[in-house]
Amino acid sequence: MNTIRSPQPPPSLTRSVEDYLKSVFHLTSQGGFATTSDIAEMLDVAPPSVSGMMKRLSETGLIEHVPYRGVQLTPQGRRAALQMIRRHRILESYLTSKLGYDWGDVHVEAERLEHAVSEKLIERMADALGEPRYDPHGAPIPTAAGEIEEAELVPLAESEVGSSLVLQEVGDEHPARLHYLAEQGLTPGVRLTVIDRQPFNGPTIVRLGDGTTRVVGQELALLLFCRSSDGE
Amino acid sequence: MNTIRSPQPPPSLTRSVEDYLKSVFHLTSQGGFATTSDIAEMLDVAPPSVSGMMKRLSETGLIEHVPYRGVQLTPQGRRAALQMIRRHRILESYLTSKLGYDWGDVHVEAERLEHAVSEKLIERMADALGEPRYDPHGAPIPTAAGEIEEAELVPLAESEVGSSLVLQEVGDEHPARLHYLAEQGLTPGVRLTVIDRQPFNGPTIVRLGDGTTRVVGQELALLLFCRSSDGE
DNA sequence: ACAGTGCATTAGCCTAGACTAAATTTCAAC
DNA sequence: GTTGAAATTTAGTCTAGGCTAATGCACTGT
Ligand SMILES: [Mn+2]
Ligand SMILES: [Mn+2]
Ligand SMILES: [Mn+2]
Ligand SMILES: [Mn+2]
Repeated sequence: MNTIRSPQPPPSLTRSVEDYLKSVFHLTSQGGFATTSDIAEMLDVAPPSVSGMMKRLSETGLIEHVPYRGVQLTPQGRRAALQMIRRHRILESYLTSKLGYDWGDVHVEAERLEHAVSEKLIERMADALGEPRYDPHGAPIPTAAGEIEEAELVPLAESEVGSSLVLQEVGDEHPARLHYLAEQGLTPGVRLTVIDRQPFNGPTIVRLGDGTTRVVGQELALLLFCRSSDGE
Repeated sequence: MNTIRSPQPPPSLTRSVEDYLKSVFHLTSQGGFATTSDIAEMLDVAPPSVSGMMKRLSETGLIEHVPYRGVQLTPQGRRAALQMIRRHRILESYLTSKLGYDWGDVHVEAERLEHAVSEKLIERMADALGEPRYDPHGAPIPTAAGEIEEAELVPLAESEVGSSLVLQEVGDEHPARLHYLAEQGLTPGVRLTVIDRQPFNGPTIVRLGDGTTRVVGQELALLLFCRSSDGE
């Protein structure tokens, strides 16, 4: 018979699949492959679970798997990943702006909600917020069409002593660290000058826009992604 | 060793379990048992799936199962069910009030979100709304402590001809019906007088507060839950 | 060239939660 | 009381997505 199929109703991805796709996206954002063990660590599952999932995902055409090398997203997988990232970041923005959430608490909430919200709800939230371009941690929000801004950012921990920077984006997964950073005034948009750095993975010392200084240990300085502001 | 266990971290119910508990709650709200086939129909699963789940739920102490008779919620199951119903109804209220959702569309959205939101998010939404007591369909919202208002309502289809009623609550699961009812001005709070009813499951004729009349077919009249307003 | 090591994969098992088909129980009707 | 229909449960199967233990591959160093 070989009946012509009507345009398949989108099979709706599971929560697990959606989180795997996001992980692959993040791990390949600098190009290259995402490895089994990196994905396993990011999602806190055992490596064989990843192998199993990668097999299923490549059968459904969401990723390309090169055995023993790693995986990359197909265009279809990338679209799905960017959609999830848009959901996540719009949710974080909405919770922060409209429901008084602390920026340290939104990530964990968004991590669950992103799998349950409809496209329609996300667009209503985006609309209520005025189509925000960045989430509360400074990460760019993909458009509904699946475009995302790519910036070259350097972690403060790896910045050049003497450079003038703008803090652009902060790693969003650690509530306690975020809480502390906010107290220190280290939030996206702040200007800073790198005064010094201690050796042996020591702290970075910065001067803020208001003239005060901060001593930032390496662990935190690795979470602070900056762009150069020399030309400004 | 027999170590003393600290107060078990709540095992966090699955989406399925949460929906089964809600079904049992609704089916037993008039007392008695929820039957396997009623639950199966309400959740659109096969009866053996229900039997299987009922077994698991009675093992975890959420329901009491009398074989071949049906099930009832334990106090623990009832608490969990009421918590889900609170979440569902707060979500419906929030989507309607704050994000411009049509009252016909909120149910399906809430049906998914109720399993993903945290207690904290629900309470923030409730707070933003001013602790609403009824959802957009007129259903009472349980308190955070697990209290729910119980009213004796009669479906318009079974009301007495000649009586004066207030439309209190409308079945919330059918977007198209809800859309139509809103057009007809048949929304919670409206006063109506039952003028007549045609025989053989025919329509009920009502006069609204503004003097206009409506002819309501039985299928819809079964969704309109009213309380008497004779004394007012 | 080859041994060793570390990562990746396979093999095999488990649970939740669906399903269908078969067996069992209940209950109403005779 | 027996019988038959309807509801319920059991038996057996399936998929998704985890896990551990065992095996296989690839690169590094000699
Ligand atoms: Mn986040
Ligand atoms: Mn997630
Ligand atoms: Mn509802
Ligand atoms: Mn639900």
